[in-house]
Amino acid sequence: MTLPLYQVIRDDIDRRIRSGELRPGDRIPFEHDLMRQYGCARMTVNKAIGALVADGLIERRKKVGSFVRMPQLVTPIVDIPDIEVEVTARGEAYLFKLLSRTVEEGGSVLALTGIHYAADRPLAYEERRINLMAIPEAESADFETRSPGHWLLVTVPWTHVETQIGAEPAPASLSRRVGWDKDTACLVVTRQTWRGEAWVTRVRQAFDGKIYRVTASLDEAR
Amino acid sequence: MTLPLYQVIRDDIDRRIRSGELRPGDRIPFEHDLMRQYGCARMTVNKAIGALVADGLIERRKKVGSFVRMPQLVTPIVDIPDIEVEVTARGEAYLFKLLSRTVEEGGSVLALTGIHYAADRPLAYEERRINLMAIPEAESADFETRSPGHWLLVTVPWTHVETQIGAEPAPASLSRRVGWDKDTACLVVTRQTWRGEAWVTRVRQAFDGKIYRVTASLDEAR
DNA sequence: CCAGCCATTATGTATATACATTATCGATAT
DNA sequence: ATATCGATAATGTATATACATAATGGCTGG
Repeated sequence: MTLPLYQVIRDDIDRRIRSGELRPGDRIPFEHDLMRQYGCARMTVNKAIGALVADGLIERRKKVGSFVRMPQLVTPIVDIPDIEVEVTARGEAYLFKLLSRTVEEGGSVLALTGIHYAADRPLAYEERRINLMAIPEAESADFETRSPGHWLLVTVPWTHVETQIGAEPAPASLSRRVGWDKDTACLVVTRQTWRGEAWVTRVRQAFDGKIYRVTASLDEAR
Repeated sequence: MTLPLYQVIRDDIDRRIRSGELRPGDRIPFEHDLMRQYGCARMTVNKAIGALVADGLIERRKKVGSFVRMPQLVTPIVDIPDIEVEVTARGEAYLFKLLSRTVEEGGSVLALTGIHYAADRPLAYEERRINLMAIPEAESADFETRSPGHWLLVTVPWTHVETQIGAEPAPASLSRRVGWDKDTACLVVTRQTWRGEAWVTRVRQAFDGKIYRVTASLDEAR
């Protein structure tokens, strides 16, 4: 399984950057040099460096050369997959229980509340609103035991998401309802998604801070 | 400012995907067709589609064609910039107060604790460890009033980061020390960074959940 | 001495071409 | 009928080439 040459070149330079041999601001060899070094055409070198530029590792300036970019401010990529997917991936039984379902604002908004369970323990309380103007078929969907988030994810492609993550003490009413300790801290994830100009859904999920956390893993650049 | 042709093609297809005209799983026109449609060489079309593949919007299969990818599971990009940068960007006065500084494990680890202030209010309590084997110059750095996170960010390029975000009730000792309410929920960010094989720093920051949250904004793909 | 111009150089885009790779589909032989 | 094989069609990689663009640095004329 021999890698294509442009990949080899790309990876070589990538490695030299990550190892610290090439530091931010350093010039990488001219395309002409690389071309002779690897005994290939300039287009091949060009493609390799183009990939590094797309990955944010390198910056090019005409006539001047190509340089290792300064590292960005810390910008991890946080995976917040669908709760159902995440729970089942962990090998636990997933369950969603719908608490309430009302149609608001003259039939244009579907409002839902429910609880996500993992292995029979309440994991999160969810309040969701769905824009029926944009997603009319949501009105007839069955959310009794399937989470609306999962249904939306596989049904409606989104184009923009905004997320907030905060921490709040669990209100007493919620703690009582789901059987959490009195002084539980909730990880509160609020998310709104759009499809083009129209908002699709807005959701607020309060997780039990003791059993849920958001994780991220990132290799340089972005 | 006329865009290069491959960019135009790339953007056209991008737009057709985001508008919903081309939905996940749909085939996009064959390179041969696009080539005639735009009156250009196949390499140009190929480069345009290659860019879409790099952006995760399209998947190619030999002999079969190119298809719009299924939308990824929700994977927002969360900006967690340096606290100092974030606070000053908000136009507030930033201050770091070092609480303790010890050298541990036979001189190989520098352990620090301190508090970040925004506009004279305590924003976060920080516990940090720095690997002196990897970053010996940290031993002589002055962290009395500059946050070690900021110093590291501008001094030491990293290649890998892992972050966890959780929620915990503030321990009474901490609440007393920084003057938070008894039942404050903390947003706890734990982060470890590497430079190649060596770990650089490990930090645990407990933010006041009432005044700090992590936000994310993302356009499709990734 | 300095401003302005020009040659140089490195990247940026585009083309035409070639051959490799791989999945599909139909034809052929068993 | 079915397994095999080969033609075909689509993408994947690589080349040589050409001209465009932009910044640099040196040359030249005032």
